[in-house]
Amino acid sequence: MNDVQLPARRSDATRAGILRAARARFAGDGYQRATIRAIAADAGIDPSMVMRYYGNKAQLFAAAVDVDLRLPDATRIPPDRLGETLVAHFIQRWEGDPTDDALLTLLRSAATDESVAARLRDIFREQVAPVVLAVVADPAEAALRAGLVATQMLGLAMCRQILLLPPIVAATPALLVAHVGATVQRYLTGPL
Amino acid sequence: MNDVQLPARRSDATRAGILRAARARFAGDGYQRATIRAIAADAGIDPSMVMRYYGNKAQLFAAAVDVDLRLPDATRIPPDRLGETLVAHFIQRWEGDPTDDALLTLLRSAATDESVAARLRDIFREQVAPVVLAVVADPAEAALRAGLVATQMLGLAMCRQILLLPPIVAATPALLVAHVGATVQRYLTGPL
DNA sequence: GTCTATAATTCGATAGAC
DNA sequence: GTCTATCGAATTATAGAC
Repeated sequence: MNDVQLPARRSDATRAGILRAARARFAGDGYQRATIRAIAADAGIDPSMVMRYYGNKAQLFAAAVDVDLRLPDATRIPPDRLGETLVAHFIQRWEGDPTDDALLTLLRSAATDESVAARLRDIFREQVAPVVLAVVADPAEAALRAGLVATQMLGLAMCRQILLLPPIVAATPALLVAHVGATVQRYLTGPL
Repeated sequence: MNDVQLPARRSDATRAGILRAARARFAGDGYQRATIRAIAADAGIDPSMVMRYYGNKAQLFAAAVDVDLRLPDATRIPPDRLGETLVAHFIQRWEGDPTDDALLTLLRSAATDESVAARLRDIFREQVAPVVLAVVADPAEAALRAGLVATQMLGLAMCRQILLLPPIVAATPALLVAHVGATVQRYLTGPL
């Protein structure tokens, strides 16, 4: 019995199971259509347990999407390869397990929930903008460049992972990295 | 029964009022959060009237978003100005009255309603792809180019009109036409 | 810790009076 | 043609037994 030192309690397993089910449901159905009942059923427990552990639906969502884009340090990438590197990073990220990528989950729900949209704006400000600021000195200019990059990257995620637009779904990652990467590169280092 | 002979009935005004209210609600709240009750209240009539005129919520939504992008004839635009022309077209379209632009309404609901996403794919296939096919002979190549254009244009719409990303909201239309237009131009006529 | 039971809302849709 | 009244279903959330 090592419950004292490493409290691997049954409650921890339940808690983790709820979170895993919640991530999958929120990713597939969005915030509103995902129900506490369905999440509980997936986790094999009672709906009231979800409330017990996470308080309410909003707090469960917040716990399910703790987003860390894990963006690379831009100063350690050859300046002329920033675009393709970033695009490859994002694609590789969500291509693995789309139901576990918080960015896709947020994107799916942001269109109909203002609080989620606000969260996405925060992530942009705290994680994306700083990376661009590392290679573009002027803050105002960096913000615009980062914003342009966001339009292209979020549009790619929408078309490939959410709208499932046939020609974009069919495209290979390498092809997307080449073409979209060139766009991102220009937004980052091209003329303004 | 006879819509041609008696065009100015009271019912027509009611019907139009419902549709106007529905467009605004669906545009602002998305399909799920927009309620029949709220639409009826906005139109100043009883909720049951909405059902009487449009059958159910899904049919009302379908009637509210009959999308005609009214894209220009690509063959009548100077080939090297296709990008900026298309971007300017879209911005001007939704900048006027965002609550009346069906494309934005569809985009807001597509992330959480598969039927709406399917509708958006149809619009892409029927209205966007043909325009590109007019300037790119090969069908497969045209589909890919059109898809890339879609990633950029829908991403721009998302960031500027739905997510309200600060640097993109603050950007002038002219600036967006210049930078995003250059991207679209490359997707249409650049090397593959 | 886990579940039963249920409260309190909200929504789409229907029936029928006038 | 318009409205009143209401049904039936689904949801979040709570109270409390075991």
